Amino acid sequence: MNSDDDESMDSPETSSSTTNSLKGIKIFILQAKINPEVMGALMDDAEGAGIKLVGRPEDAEIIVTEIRMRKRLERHMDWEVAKTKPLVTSAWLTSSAKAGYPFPCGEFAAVKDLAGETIRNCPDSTTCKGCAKCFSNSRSSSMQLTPDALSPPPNPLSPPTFSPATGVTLVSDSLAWDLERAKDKFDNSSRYACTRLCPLVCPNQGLVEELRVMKQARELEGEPRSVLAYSRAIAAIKSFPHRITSERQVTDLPYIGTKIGTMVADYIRTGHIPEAQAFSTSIRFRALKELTSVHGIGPLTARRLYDLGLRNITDLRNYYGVNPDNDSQDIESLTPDDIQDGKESEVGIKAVLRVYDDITTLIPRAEVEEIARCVYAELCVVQKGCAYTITGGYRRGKLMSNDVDIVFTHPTPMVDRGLCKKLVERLRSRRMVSHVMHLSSFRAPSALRKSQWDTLEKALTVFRLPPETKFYDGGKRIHRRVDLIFAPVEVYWCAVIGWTGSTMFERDLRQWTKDKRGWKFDSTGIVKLSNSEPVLATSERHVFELCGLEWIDPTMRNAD
DNA sequence: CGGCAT
DNA sequence: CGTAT
DNA sequence: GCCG
Repeated sequence: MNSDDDESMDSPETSSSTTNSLKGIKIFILQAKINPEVMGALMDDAEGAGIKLVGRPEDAEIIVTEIRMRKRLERHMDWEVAKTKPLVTSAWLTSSAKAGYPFPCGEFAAVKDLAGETIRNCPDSTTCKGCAKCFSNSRSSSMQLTPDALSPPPNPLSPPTFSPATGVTLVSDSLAWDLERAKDKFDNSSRYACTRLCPLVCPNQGLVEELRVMKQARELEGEPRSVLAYSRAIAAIKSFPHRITSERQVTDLPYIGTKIGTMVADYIRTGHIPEAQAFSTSIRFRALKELTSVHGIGPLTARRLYDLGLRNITDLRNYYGVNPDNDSQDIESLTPDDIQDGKESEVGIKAVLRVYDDITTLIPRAEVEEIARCVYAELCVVQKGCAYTITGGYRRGKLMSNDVDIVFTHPTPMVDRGLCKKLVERLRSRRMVSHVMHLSSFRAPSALRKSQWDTLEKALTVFRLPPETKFYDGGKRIHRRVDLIFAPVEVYWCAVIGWTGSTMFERDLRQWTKDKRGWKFDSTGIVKLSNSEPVLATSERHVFELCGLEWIDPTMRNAD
C-alpha cells in the first residue's frame, strides 16, 4: 500500500481545538440575491457567533454569497479576488453559527467554478481535516423511525430487522477519517469502492472537484465509458486519506492511469487541470450543464436544445412557454397515461420549469427530517405499522440535500400491496404532493410473492410541507423533490442500501456481489445467479455479512 | 480487446 | 433516453 | 479511461 504517506498529513489535531471557533473570523456577505430580511438574519447569526463582518471582499477570510454562476458573481466582485477566497453559501454561515464552529467550506462551495479554490483557501479549521470533528457533534444520528419508537410492540419482525441500533453513528472522531487505524480492515487501493471508506469531503477535494468537471464534460458529450473511468478515479482519490503532494503517492491507487495521472500531476504543480479549466469556462459546457439541471433533460436533449440556440433556463422557459411559479400555485399532476403517451418529457419539463428555482434550492437536514415525519404521519393514516428510513445523501451525512428519499415497508406481506399509490393519493388530497413525476406500478399483479421482482413501488414526486409547519422561505412553501419507495419487508434492507448510495458505492457493491458471491444485487433484492434463489437478509449489517463485506457506515459511502 | 451496476 | 442510488 |  502507500508507503509514502508520512509527509502529507499535516498534524490534523494540533490546530483544531484552538482554531475551531468562529470568533474573529472575518467574513464578507455579498448582498446580491439576498433579500433584506434574510440579510438581517445572517448578520444576526454572524454577530451572535462572534464573526466579524467586513465591508469589502478583499478584507474577508470567507465570502458568503447566494450567487452560483461565475458571470453573475463577476458583476459584483473582482474575479481575481474571488479566486483567493473561499466562497460559501449562506447555509455555511447559518449552520456554522448554530454549531458554534466553522463547517468545512468544501461542502458549501457557492460557485462550482471556484470549488477548488474555496477548499484550498479555507482557514485551517474549515478544511476537511477538521471534518471529523465538525461532523461528530453536529448532526442528528437518528435516521430511522421504527414501529418500536412510535407505537408499542408487538413487532412482527425479528429484532435486528427494525432495531433502532441500525441508526447511523455519524463519523465519530475515532472511526472518522483515520484510515491509519482502519488499514487492517480497509484497503484504500482496493478495486471496489464498497470495501473502502469514502468520506463526504476528502483531503484532496480540490482535485476531486476538477476531476468532476472532466467527468461532467464527458457526460454532457455522451462518453459513458470515460465517465465511468473518471467516476472510479474520483472514488479512489476520495478514499485516499492524505493530501497528495507528489505523483508517486497516487501510482498505487487504482484507476489512475496515464491520462488521469497526468491530470493529477498538473493539479499538484499548478492547482488546476488545464482541460477542466477549459471546460469550466467554455460556453457550451456551461450551457449544457444548465440545461441538464432540469429534471427530464439529459445530455442528448440538452445537446439538441443547444443546437437550437438555447443556452439557459430563461431560454428554456421561453421555448416551452412557461413562466416561473411565483405564487406557489399547484402544478397540474401527470396521469400515468401522460407517461405512457410519451408526453411525459414535455409535460414534465414544463411542470418542473415552473418550480425550477424551488427544486434547485438545497434542503437542510432539519427540513428533510420534517418532510419525512410529515409523510410518515400520512402513511400511518393509510396503513398502520409501517417503518421507514430516510436514505440518499441525507443518510450519507450531507448537510444539504437535493431531494428527499424515503424507503418504506410494512412487516406483513400482502398488506403492503398498492401502498405507495395509496400514500401518494393521500398526500395529493392533502395538497402536499403537487406533482407526480413517476409512479411505478405492479408489473404482474396476479403473481404470487415467490420472487420479489414484481413488488417494488416507487413514486417520484414534487412535495410541499403543509402550511402549518415552520419551514418557509419568505412566507412561501418551497417545492421539494421527494422520492417515495415502497419495499416488501423481505427486501427492505436491500432497498435501504440501494437507495443510500452513493452511485459508485452501489455499482461496486453489485460488481463485488457478482464477482465474489455469484449473486445479483439490486434494490429489489439479492438472487443467486445460478438458480435465481433469493438471498434474504434481516438487517443492513446482515446484507454486508452475506456479501462478505466489512460494515461501512453510510457516511463513509460517499464515493461519488 | 472485452468489460464496465441495475 | 432519462430517472434513481 | 482503465484494467485484467
